[in-house]
Amino acid sequence: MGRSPCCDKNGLKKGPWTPEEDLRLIQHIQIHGAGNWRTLPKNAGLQRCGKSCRLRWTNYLRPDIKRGRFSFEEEETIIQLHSVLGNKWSAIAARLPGRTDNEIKNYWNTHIRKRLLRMGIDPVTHSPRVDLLDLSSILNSAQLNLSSLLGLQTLMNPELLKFAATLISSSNQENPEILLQKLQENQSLNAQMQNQMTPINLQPTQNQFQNTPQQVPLPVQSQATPAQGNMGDISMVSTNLNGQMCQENLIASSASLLPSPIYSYGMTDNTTADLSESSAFQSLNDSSNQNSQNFGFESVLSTPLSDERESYCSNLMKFGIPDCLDLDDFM
DNA sequence: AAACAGTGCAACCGCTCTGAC
DNA sequence: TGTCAGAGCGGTTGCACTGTT
Repeated sequence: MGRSPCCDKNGLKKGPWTPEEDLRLIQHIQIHGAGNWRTLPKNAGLQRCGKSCRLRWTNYLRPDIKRGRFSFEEEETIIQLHSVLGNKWSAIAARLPGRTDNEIKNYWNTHIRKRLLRMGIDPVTHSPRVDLLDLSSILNSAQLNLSSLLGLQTLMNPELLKFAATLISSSNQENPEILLQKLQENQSLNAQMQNQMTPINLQPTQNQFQNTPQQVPLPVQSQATPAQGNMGDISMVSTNLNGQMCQENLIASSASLLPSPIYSYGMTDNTTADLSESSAFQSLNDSSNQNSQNFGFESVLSTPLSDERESYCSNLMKFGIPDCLDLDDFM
């Protein structure tokens, strides 16, 4: 508190580290171990302050550091953890092996944060920014269908919506650790739900998610999302054809109305392309064609491949209004 | 081809917090 | 209880790279 910084002395070097400095630091730590940073520079023959040495070691030279681009799974994990932990970069980094808090922070500020803002999502609360939504375009694009709306209403589970609302509010107020615990508790439940999801089976086959080694293309944290649990609930209540249509729309709509865990759907554009061609979704598309214009997963998922992650996220976050939703009734 | 603007990232700064002594 | 070192965080800077004009 009020302590002068360790590196305000003159004569200490700043700026980028040279390979020679890196080598000296690495060799010294290999022999003496990390720690005692105040005396380390002198002992290692470095014209650096201890803090600079510590940062250089922890953020760059540590042997377990993973360099290079963040993978899709890593980015997804960061978003989810940030929604729970906030700007606790070290806590997030602790759950991302090989990544440092500084690296994650930089990546968040330069990539994810901007992307969320472009998508109309508040990067702090992870909630859609309603003030940025273009309601008029949404209303104009919606087609009215009262009978379908009735079908949708039968799908709406009040308890489910209540739970979602609770999560949304609690995510902004509760202790992050408690929320994290809740997410973890939901993990097993969600796995069960995914297995039970019929007839619309959202569980992909191995070759549908070629980018990820897991059958379920989500990192562990991704599965532990209440939103996914909700989607599982929603997807299991429908039985009739019309219901199926509304069901997929509802899933997409629910995704867009829920906070951060919705990112956990884990679909790259590669995967979405495969999904749209899969038999399960094909049947849905066929059925929807019988009734009205195509809406649902195909419209939600089929996007250009310019930026795979952004397009995937932005599509999930689009406030798609199902054809079966009669907006006039809400006006 | 050159100038300029935008972007990404490593590194730093200043501060607070925590735990050991 | 006070001091100190280390850790952590938010914000910022400087530079290299890339895209645009």
